[in-house]
Amino acid sequence: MLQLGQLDRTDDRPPYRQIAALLREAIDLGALAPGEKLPSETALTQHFGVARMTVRHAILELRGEGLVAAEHGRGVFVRAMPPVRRLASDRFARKHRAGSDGKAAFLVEAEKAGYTADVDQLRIFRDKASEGVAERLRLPLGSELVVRERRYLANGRPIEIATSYLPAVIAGGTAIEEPDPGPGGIYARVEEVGHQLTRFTEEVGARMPSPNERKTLELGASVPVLTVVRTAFDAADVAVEVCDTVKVASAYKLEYDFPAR
Amino acid sequence: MLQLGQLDRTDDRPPYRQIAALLREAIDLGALAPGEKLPSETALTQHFGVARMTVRHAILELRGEGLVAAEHGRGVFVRAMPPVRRLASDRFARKHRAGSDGKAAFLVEAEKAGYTADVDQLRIFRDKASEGVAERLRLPLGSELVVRERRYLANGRPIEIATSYLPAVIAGGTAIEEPDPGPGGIYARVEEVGHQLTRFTEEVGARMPSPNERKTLELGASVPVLTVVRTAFDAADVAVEVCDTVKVASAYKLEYDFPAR
DNA sequence: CACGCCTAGTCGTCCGTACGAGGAGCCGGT
DNA sequence: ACCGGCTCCTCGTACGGACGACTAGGCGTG
Repeated sequence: MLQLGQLDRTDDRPPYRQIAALLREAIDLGALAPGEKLPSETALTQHFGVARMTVRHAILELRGEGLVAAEHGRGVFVRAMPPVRRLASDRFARKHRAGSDGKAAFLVEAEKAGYTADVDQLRIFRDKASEGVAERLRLPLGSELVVRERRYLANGRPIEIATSYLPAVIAGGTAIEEPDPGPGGIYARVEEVGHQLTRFTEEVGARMPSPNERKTLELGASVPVLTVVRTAFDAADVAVEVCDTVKVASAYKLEYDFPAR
Repeated sequence: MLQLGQLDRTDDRPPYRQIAALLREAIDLGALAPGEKLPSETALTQHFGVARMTVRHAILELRGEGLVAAEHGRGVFVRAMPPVRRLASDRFARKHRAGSDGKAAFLVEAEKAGYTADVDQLRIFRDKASEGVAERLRLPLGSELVVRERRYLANGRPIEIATSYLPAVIAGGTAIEEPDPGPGGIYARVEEVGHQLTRFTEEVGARMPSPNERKTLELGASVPVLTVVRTAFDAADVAVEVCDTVKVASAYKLEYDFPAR
């Protein structure tokens, strides 16, 4: 049974922060393991001799930090931290596509780093180009696009949402419109139809997630996301794909290497 | 005077979310301009006919999104968004150092983009290399370093903290140890002592700021920061500088360009 | 044995109240 | 004119009570 300390009335921190600190400590020290259930709000209320709202306030703070997640009707549970993925800027090098037996790059990388990887919530559909996408693909507003949405998971926890936009004139009718795009992924298919990829640009930002993203990525209240918008160019410097990704910030480190010129 | 809608009791969203949505809308539409004060909690309580805790809950949500900031004893204010700086990966190209009349790159860029820029809280001192820095500079732990800390401001608002670490054997005794490193900045000085810069690596991440960073960057409760750790290499592939920066996420977009190989 | 119902436990939301602490402005004393 | 205190308004924190919604597990019925 978990042993927690008591409030210190001489401490100048308000009780709810002290309670949050005690729980945080228990989590950091492993007294509360990932996946484990915290004492119920009622139990904490009695233990500390405070009102339920005070306990809730403390738990709200931990939820905000992404340390715990509440499940309605079940309890509050310690969240497992996803492993950190380091994304080097050569991750789309052709060599990585070659030897991977047709497995998606994400799965290969997971295997090496020792975590299980999954892709789900795959949606493929046609849509008209919005302003941002049209501009990056250098297409007229409203051009026909093939859109691939998917969610990536590591150790069963969602860590990234990705949406790819490709001009329908390039991707239409290819395996890119199939749930399984085949060996080497969609970039291999793009190259097969005559667009050899030569360079990428990425725009990186960070912000708080929208309520929708928060839900899809199963995020706490104040866990930020990294946004990466990648544009792929072929040998003729034609933009062939825009990939908009929203990543759980705590699960990623991006690495770039560039010359001083 | 601000006109807000009323609650819709048939709406299945809870009242506090509806109130948050109404306020968010007012901010998005500009009915509540940046810097402007929201109606007080008491006023909102009366307007919507709910308890104060319900209004507070709504405002807490907006604070979580970084849209507003509460100031104890004054009120709740719409946060002003600092101008967005786009940092391209060629921003350290030598050409940018050449024509700038000795002005720091940051100031030149600000002039072009139409905002005022300042640098303050400059601190220069010697220190021993910590683990992370020593590893990146490929030096023994505890090696002597020249450290330059500074804070960048745009339109008077702090947007970035930067700390540069250079081996004392390279930077010691040069203008790098002076408050004003001279035309072209510290990279020009590094090249003058025989280390021509050839490439950089950057590691990008995002997280919530520490209380200290929150204070220095004058951030609200839940505004994330971008962390960029840049390492500069010379022609002999010797690491000559590590620059650790913490940037207000909403003020930055990082741009990278890399080949597919 | 399978299924649905019921109940206890849990979190989500909301009410009303109370006091403390920080900020700003009025206002009188000096 | 200056300064200090007072008061009012603001947000921060806390109390206790109430009901709703969701989950899980026991229990009875078919």
